[in-house]
Amino acid sequence: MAKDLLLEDLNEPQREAIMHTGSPLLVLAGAGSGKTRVITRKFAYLVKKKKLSPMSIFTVTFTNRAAEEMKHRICGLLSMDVKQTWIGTFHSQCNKILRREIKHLGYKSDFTIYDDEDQCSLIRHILKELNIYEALYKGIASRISILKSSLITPENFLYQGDGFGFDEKLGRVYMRYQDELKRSDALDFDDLILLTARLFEEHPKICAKYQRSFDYILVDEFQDTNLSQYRLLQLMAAGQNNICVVGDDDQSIYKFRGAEVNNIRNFEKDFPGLKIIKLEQNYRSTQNILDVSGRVIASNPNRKEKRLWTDKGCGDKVCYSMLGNEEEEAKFVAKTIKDLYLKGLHEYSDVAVLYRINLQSRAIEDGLRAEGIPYHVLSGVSFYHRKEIKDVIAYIKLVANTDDNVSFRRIINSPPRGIGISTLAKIEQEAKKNSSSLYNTVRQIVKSNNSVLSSIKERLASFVNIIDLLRQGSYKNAAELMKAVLNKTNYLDHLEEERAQNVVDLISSVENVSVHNFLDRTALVAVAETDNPVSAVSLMTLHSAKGLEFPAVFLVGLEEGILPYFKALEESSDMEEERRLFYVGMTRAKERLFLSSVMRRRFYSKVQDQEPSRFIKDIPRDCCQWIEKIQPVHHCVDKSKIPADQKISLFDIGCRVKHPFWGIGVVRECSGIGENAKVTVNFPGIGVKRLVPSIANLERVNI
DNA sequence: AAAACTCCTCTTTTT
DNA sequence: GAGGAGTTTT
Repeated sequence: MAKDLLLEDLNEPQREAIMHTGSPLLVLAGAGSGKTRVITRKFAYLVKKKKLSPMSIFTVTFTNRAAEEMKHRICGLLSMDVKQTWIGTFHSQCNKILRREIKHLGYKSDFTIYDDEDQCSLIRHILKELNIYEALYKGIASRISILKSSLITPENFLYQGDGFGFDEKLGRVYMRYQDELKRSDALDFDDLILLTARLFEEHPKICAKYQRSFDYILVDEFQDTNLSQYRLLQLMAAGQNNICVVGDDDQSIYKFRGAEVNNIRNFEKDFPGLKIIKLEQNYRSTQNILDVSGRVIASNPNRKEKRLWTDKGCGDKVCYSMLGNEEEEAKFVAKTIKDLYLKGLHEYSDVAVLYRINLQSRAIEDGLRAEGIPYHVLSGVSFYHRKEIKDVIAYIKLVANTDDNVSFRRIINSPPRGIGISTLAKIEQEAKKNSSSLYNTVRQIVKSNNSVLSSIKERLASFVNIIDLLRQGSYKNAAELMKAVLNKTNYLDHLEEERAQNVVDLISSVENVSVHNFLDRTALVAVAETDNPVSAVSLMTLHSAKGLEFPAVFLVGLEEGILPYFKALEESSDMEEERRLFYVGMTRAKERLFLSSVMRRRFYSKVQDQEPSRFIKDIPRDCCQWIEKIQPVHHCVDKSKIPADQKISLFDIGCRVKHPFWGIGVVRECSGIGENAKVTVNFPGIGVKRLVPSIANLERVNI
């Protein structure tokens, strides 16, 4: 009976996808078509029916969130402990392999992992040294990252490049960058994938070992894979070809960081005997939402066509509104959300407001705040990226690996100990001369009798002393090491209270984590947003909305220049991605979808006239409620115009009241005062009632 | 080492 | 128009 449960509540293509084995499989899973369900059930099916060991199924996802969900669901299906399984992100899986095998590539197995910020600071350092305009570091970092994820080595790049101008400089920086990483025994995120692929390529025996130990490979969000990830999958799957990838080319929105949609097309060529299954039944949205989004995405060329359908019915029409400017748009969004809430149609947590760029959240936040609507913004600086947290982590990293020059530079004068740029420059110079790490160089300087001022020598000695002492200790967990760091450095003394509290929080969160696990985790796992308050509207970019769903979705700023973003206007492949972004946004909605654009918007410092997004033209009008307001409409009640007797009435129009019998309703009208006061209340599902508050036991419900 | 000043940039982002 | 970073000033 358990085996039947595995295949229950599935439609035909889903069942087929789960049961297909024996040749490579590509599952084209439309938005909301139950792809996670397919992957998790397939995992369980392989274990229960095909008798594969859970440890022999290599399952890769793109984000930690997805990996955790898979583990959780598979754990439930198989009622087993998933700790030992190979379910994880590309990066964490590769990390796991490399910690065991990287010695074959000439790295130490306790290599350090550099995150973006470390990567950037290393690149800046190199630019400074090579006398290249430093402000370019961000662009250069992303170019290098894309080169790496496309399997182009510095040598290759220098060889194939034109050898002039910017490319030549980029090539030199890239070369130096890889060199410095190696010297620091550090890998960046791209290296984790790249070096695993190289390991398998250069060491066929090791490759064969892993091929043998994995009976099946499952890949989630396949449209987001880059070339190096694709290569890795090819290497791992070679021979057995027991691989199943799940993805949706229409939801590929990460080209800018190297994702290669063509992997879906090439898959057919590279994996002969490929079986393709389309999942087209949508379990998320109403037909109107599917019709609108489906028509918009249909205009993209070269897509694997899917026709999403649902048995949910039409639902509400999609609403498109044109507002005067971004304040009005925000006000419209806030009023509409309030209305949905007051009518009891949605909780605040049902609602998401999505936008193209983070900048847009400002106006929306102001609008929601004015209306007293609780919200949270998903974005930006995660806990681990705060300066004080990264400083403490840098100490731990340096203690774990004294070759880590990036961490050294970060903390050599933090907290301030009078070691300035000129001293650091001397150290850098000396280190280069001896091709030694910065830390070891300092250690030499302290010991030797060279021409360094004794006062400076003292300061350096105290730093060396701290690190060496920390290295000698043994620590049960990361928290102990951190406490020792704070103890020896007095780091907290220089911090404002809030920042100090952050550090204290960090320490208490790692009391049961070993130092090694902690370092892996901080690098590879962005911590989940801590505050997810009671019931609040979610604000986020279209990119971060991918993979989520909400009963009601607002998509704002649908204008030329915003969506599509003005930088994507030239390249047709960029424009296609903007369209997919719009598509991803719309398909997050389950029941209600509100689109809006404005006629004038202030963008950076200037105010611009805006055109509605070209994507709006593709929307079928019959699924849509079209509101083009030329005149700004004042929804809000101007308090000064309300007659005096209404002003003092018990209830404001729109406020929520609770009736002992009919439940919660929305106040439509108020009249009279005191004993004569009357209110008209709409109770959803019951109807409009006229009540006398002094008799009816009405209770005001605060929002 | 903090404060004041100028300059620059200004998608999207997970690992 | 604002926030970040680097530089100069105190």
